[in-house]
Amino acid sequence: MRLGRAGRGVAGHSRRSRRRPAPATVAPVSDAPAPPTARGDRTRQLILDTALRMFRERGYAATTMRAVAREAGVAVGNAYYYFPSKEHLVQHFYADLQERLRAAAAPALAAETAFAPRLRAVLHAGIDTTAPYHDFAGTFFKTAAAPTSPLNPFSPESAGPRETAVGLFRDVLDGAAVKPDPELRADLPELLWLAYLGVVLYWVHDRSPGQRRTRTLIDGAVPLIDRLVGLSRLRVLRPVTREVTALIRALRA
Amino acid sequence: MRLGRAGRGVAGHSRRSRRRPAPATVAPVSDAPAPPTARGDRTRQLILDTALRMFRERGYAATTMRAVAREAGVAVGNAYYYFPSKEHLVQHFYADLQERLRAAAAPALAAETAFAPRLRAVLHAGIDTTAPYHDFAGTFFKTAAAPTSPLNPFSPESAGPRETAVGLFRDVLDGAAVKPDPELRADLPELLWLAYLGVVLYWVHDRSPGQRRTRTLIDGAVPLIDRLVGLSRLRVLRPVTREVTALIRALRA
DNA sequence: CCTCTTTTCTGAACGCGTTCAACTAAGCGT
DNA sequence: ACGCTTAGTTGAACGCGTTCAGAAAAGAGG
Repeated sequence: MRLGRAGRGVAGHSRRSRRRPAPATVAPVSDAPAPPTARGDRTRQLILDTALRMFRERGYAATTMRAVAREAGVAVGNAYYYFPSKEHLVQHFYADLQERLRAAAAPALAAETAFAPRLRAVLHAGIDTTAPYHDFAGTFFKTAAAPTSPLNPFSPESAGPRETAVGLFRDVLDGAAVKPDPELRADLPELLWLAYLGVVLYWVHDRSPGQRRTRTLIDGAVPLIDRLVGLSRLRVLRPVTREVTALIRALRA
Repeated sequence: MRLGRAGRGVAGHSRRSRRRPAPATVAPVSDAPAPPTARGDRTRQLILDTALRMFRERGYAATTMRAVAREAGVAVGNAYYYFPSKEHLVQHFYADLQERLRAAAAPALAAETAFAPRLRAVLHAGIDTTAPYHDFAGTFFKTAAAPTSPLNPFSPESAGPRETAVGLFRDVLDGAAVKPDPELRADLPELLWLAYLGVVLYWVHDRSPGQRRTRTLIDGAVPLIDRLVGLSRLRVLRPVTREVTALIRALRA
């Protein structure tokens, strides 16, 4: 019989202290070609690869921690030795996707010079890349929305992917011949990323075949954003623009 | 030993067929004052009241279905006879809150006639009413974000509360001396409700003491919205306004 | 070779939301 | 009274994510 402190099941938030150190990118000094990676690194990678493959093939719900462990040939506790939670495993899946989004958007960004087509290409690339995982996204979106989740786009753990994404929209602007209000200019990449989150929000709930409605949203919203950005220099809109920039600066954590 | 089809645990989406009919609001014809409610109705109410009280007192996570059943003096299966899932129980909590929001906003709506203060009062009332449940909201927000959840604000099950909320913003406009673009006017209540969802989204993630930042957001965003609504009739903005209304009409499911 | 520490790994146990076969209580026609 | 149908109720069982005491493997020092 178990006598220690009772487990907390699904509600657990605290993280345990007995934890493997952050994965070293390089091996310690050693000239023998022998094991290219330490044992732990190999196990960690095995578990991660197995999980990502299963996420792709079976979706979120069917990829249980037990199934991942069984498929990888380890005990379930071993998976938790390397990854604090299932969500952390999903985070790697998410990072993978973002990498592919960047790659998918690259050709269009190299070819186009106007703002609207550049923005449109990136947004459509986002949908193209994630389309195969629409159902997956629906299930996992809920955990990403929780304020305490590491998957939350605003969380510290997501800082890396977030800055990658914001950087993508910075590229969209940098390569474009567009002249927004200079005060707005600095915050615009982040605002475009927020708009992108809005598109994702709509996409996740979009049940139309092939998520056609989301394409409609993008094609309708891009010219609007384009026009608003151009209009931001207009005298009547100046105070509005100024208020917007002042507000988002006050709200940034 | 159990031999039937294995349970599906937390991933369950299908709803069973053996289900109690929708609760009749009135009792069948009967002149005896006898039992004011049928046995089933009393049990249902007992479970619901117990659950709502526990949500208030202990929060979402600590209010387990077993605990609710124990506190109400019934078996856990009995709770599931009346409510398909824990989320459906939460939905009643949510409806309760919305009722209180409406009541909290009423005095200000009766006193004010200008658009901005009316909108501001409703948004602040929303924060005031839900403030005691900020932690609760954080935990339960994640399930509300799932596209398949009945708690999702866009779901058919939420149609009632949603229309109540949109109606509140219709009141805000109806009683105000404001003249937006007539094409925009019809969609404006829904747009204001969307803005309110944005405020809630920010509020849920707002960790500042007393959620002061959310107050800042409201006080900053309301004059902006006010100005934009007033500006929507401006000639330069007409095409933009028209595009906005056309787009949101195309996107409505 | 033997000890001692650190890293890696194991699997039973926990509490959760949910399901379901079986039981009891109530209503109803005869 | 009696069977018969329906409404209401029970609680053990399921699979899930997660935890943890301890076993096994790998190094380190002699």
